[in-house]
Amino acid sequence: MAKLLLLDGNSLTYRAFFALPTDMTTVSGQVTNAVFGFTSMLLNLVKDQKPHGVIVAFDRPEPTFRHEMLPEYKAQREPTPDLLIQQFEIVRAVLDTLDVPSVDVIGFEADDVLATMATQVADNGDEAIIVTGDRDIYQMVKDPLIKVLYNKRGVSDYALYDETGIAERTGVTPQLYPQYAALRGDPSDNLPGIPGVGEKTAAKLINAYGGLDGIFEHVDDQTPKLRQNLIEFEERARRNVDAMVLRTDAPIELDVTNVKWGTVNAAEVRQLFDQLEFNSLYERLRELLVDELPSMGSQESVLEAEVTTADSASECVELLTPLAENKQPLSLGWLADVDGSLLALSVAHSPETAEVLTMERHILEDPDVQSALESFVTSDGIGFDAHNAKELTRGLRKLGVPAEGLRLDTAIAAYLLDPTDGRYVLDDLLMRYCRSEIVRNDATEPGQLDLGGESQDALLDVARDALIVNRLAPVMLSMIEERSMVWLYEELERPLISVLSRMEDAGVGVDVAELTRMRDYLVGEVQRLETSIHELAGREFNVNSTKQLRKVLFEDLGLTPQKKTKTGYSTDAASLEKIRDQHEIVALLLDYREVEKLRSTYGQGLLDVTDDDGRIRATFNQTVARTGRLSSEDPNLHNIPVRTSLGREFRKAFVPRDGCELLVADYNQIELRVIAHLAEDPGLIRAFESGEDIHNATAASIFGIDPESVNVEQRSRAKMVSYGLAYGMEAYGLGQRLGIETAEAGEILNSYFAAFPAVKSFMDEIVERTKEVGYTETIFGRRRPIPDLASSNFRVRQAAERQAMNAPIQGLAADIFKIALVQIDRSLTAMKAKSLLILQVHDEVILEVQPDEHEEIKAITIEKMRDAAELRVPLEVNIATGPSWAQAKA
DNA sequence: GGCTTCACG
DNA sequence: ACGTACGTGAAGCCT
Repeated sequence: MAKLLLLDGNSLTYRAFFALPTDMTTVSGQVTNAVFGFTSMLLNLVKDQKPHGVIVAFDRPEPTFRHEMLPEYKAQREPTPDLLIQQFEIVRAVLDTLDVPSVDVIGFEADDVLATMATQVADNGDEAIIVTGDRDIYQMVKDPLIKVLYNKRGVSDYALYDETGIAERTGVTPQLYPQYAALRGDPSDNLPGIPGVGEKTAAKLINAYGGLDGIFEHVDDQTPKLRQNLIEFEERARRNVDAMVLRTDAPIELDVTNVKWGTVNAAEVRQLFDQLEFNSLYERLRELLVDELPSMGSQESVLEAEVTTADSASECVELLTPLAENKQPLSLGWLADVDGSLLALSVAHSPETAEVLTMERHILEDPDVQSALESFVTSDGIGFDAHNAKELTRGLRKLGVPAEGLRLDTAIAAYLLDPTDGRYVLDDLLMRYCRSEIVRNDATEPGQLDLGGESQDALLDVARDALIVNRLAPVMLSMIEERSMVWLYEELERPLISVLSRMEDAGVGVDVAELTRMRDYLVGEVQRLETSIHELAGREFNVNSTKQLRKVLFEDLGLTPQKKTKTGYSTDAASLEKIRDQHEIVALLLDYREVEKLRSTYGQGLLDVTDDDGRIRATFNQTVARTGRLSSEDPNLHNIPVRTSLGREFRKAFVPRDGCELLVADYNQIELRVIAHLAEDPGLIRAFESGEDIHNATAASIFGIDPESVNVEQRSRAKMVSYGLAYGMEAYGLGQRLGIETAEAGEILNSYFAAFPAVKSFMDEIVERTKEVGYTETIFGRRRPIPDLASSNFRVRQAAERQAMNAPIQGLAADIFKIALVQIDRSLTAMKAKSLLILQVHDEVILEVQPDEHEEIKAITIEKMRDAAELRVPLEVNIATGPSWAQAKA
């Protein structure tokens, strides 16, 4: 007896789509989660069931069919997401190459086709196993040769039902299932049943009276309420049965008795799986079809012995000089010490050939080596490509080699192509963008090398990096071009690399004595507060432990918990603030938290990372923030305190070098201005053009009063609304932050949108547009994929919608600021200024200026920031100078 | 390494 | 009924 697997293509693909994340994409950007999930299910099923044949059925509804009979049928269903629709075609392509027939019939849904085929299989005396996530199919199990593998959820959770299984699962026999479902309704089909009748009642009625006819003959036996509902909705139930009973007369052309699994065209399979980047699935398929498919093996190549090393100055020169004649940008790999000094450079000039230059002192200092390098890496050189060029640039600068001739930084390119990835490792990029890998051949002898303990393996890796960069470069460059990101890369991100590298080198000065004094003061305060807290608690405990604190507050002292976290009641500042009056200890805790934060993160933290020359050198990351912003680490100079007076003290410790002063410039309300520009809201634009206080003007519009009569409260509320807006805030969140009722907050939001209607429609449209294309885009072409917009999880989807609203705003503000930074740097270079850019904090830039350059630089900074972009509203810049960061912020 | 908290724009 | 503002990084606790 043969065994056939009959799959519901629609149902399973649908399930796969919602079970797997939509950030599963190929290099080309095609989302493949549903295809992957479906294919994975198919392979699992074949492996487990070992069928003789597999057939997949798909819907092919005729617009005028059931919908006319039953207008409400499936009418209210969420529209199928575009990202899923695209994938049906690919699922069919996969089935084609696997030689699995796909069947659809005009005017029939997949379950009708399945029912028809299952009947034919059973009539032929064979076994049919129907796989679906649609319960309608239960009725087919009335035939002992037909079974249902019901996909409960996800891609791997199945239940196999035979006739008894269905009875156990539903309480009725398969024959009676349509009538049972007609009573109960089917939420997944949007098919309402009889009100008040759920699974239990439906099964009870069906079994008691043998079907609808019996039930409606005996309505008088029921409770009054049920009787009433049965009478009122009898017609609906009877219509439901018509919709539920599957047809077994679909005109199917395929001969179901003659379908065989397991013959494939190996080349086609390999090509398609390769294109879809289904490496693991290919391997799983190969296990099932050992004789049919060759190993995918790989386009892996072995790192050949062509890796030669140059460990003398003359060898380095000999190696580099002829390469300069090719006039081809050089692909560089590099290895640096922990302190950033270069230990080895590798150069690749073809996808297969690389050489390693070791960087011993005498080589580095050799003028011939330097000039040979300079013919590539300087601004008028031939050019070079590298991964993480900021660090390489700093290493070369340490050698006295100005490396301004960068063409492609593969890390930055990868970030622009997909800023949500977050992992930009060369091997991964090679796999992702070139579908290949370079493995190290252990037999390869890199030559006799001894480099201060650097292993030969490490040197081989440096050579490998250069090769990978060489292979990635053409692919990534063309993708940047394809996506119209050439300007963004060449005029914005690439020049920024060098700017940041010099800012990192420069560092920012700190007054170590002042910082130490503050740290010591804070240590004392922390101890004082800790002692008082212990006294009030009646025992000693670790105040820094939320777990222990929770116990003290909510168990020992019996204070009122405000909200929960994953692990218990929250003790965050907002919660403590609400119970401040309940116990003396609460105020002390709030003070303790503030002081301890300042002590650990800023007092001790900043001292720990201050270099011997009294400067702090952070790392500015250009490939981390998904919106296009920069980030700062070791230390984070983006969150130096400013909001409390005690915290603000730290800014006094940020000082210029002797004889200089700090110049601080920041954008005034850049995100709000960006909103005004993007939304083209006339009211908001007018408010900015008028030049008056924007929060005051906004408050006047929201509350419908004169700008002169706006009070402090109204202004601060308007400010909160304006900022919340950029984050997709809702009434609840606004209420929380303003300390008012959600309803009242809702009214304020409504007034805002009434006053600035274009802002509302902009927010709505951006979400819609993002849903269609799958990513947001700034006017400079920076993209951010938001795959979660297609999530079936309400909460996840809502969060994604807020991201979609925020990303274009934060992203454009970031673009504008980066442009300004690059422009300011260009002007400094052009005037050969001795003053330096040293810090940036999202919308603020800090320079260390020489007194004689002061005026010119001030003018340049204002001009470049103001003119960085031309928006529908003016860009305003605040600027000030002083002997410390604190004093330059007047 | 996850969780909580909190610093900034 | 649920959960509730975007984007970061660091410290400290705890498993």
